Amino acid sequence: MTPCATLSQEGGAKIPTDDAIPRALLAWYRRRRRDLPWRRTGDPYAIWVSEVMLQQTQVATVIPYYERWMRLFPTLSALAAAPESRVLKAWEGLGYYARARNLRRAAAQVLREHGGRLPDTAEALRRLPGVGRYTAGAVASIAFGRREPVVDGNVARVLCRLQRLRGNPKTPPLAERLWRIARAWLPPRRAGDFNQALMELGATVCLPRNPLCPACPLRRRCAARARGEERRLPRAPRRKALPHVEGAIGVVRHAGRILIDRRKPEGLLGGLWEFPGGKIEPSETPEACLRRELREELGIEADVLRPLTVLRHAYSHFRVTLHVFECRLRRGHAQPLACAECRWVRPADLRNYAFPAANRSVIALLLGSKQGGGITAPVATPLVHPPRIPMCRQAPARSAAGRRT
DNA sequence: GACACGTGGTT
DNA sequence: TAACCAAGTGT
Repeated sequence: MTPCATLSQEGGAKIPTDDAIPRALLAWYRRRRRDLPWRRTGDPYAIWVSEVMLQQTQVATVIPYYERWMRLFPTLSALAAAPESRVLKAWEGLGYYARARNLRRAAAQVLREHGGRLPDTAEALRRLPGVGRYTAGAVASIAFGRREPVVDGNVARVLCRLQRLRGNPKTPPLAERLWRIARAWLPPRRAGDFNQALMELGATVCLPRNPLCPACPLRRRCAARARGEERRLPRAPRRKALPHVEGAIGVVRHAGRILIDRRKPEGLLGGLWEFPGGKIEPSETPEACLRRELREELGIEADVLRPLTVLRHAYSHFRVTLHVFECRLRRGHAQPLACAECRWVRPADLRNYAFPAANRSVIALLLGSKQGGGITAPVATPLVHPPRIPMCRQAPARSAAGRRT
């Protein structure tokens, strides 16, 4: 309530502790907070789930997943008891699948070590797999009312602008400073609301490229704005271009069924199902690559019949152009030589397995081009008009006659 | 510190 | 189109 600002010395940097900023922010938040599903509950489990889903993922994307998840796994015990396949199916399409595997593992750990109640301190939460510094602070403050700060991408941007901090907020010196500021500004009570207010401001007003300063409750206290630098802060280093690889995958048919395999439990897309295939080696044709992969991974010989489509997909750290072929089993018995499991399934049963986004566009193509059985809206004819599937940009399909030079 | 780890929206 | 960004964590 002191009208004048004070300064605290922390790590050699002066941090203004004027409580006018927290107060203005909380007042703004009370009026402008969005009505989000996880803000309608006090259930620590539900809040934890929302925080994990929100890691590197936007609110609008998370909402439908969160709603469905809470119906499928309403309690921590329900999640701990669920098979991983079901958990991954519920996560399908959200990305960063280690989040789902860790959430389930952590639920089992809470059952074993904490009698089924989520720990109520940031320090204890931090020991759960998938709970880092941010998530521990978020759950501790929002679900348990603990006086713990959070710094996510939003908070970093807001603080860098308010304080006109140059440099990369992801590198330790500046990151530590941001955590100190976030802690110093924490009000005595309502830390959870304050943290959410900071993030809400970053997500709805203090936008990365085009900040809506006239709508900002802190515009008169923003050092970056005072200098007209709000659009240039914070500064992130240039991201290096993603490597590009080419791959071939096959829809292998036999006796009315299609062959799919489950990826190993860790690493990229761990535990998800996919159409078999792999990376094209230098000087190898896509067709030869696919025959080789089917031999090496599954121990089968197959005929590559025709190209189905070509699609491009961007993962977090590389891009891929995927050549998709229709194939037929020639001989051999499929075995999981380089994967966790393989299975011949009816096309209509593909919907029961968790696939990566790039594979889902292939499924849409398969089921959409047959009448009935489609999971989504009808899809254009393959090879003529590649389907416009929002999950995955389509590259021009090659004609059945041959490839372009 | 650097890199692996998905996907979709925005500009 | 391509880069950037998102309520980050684990190794």
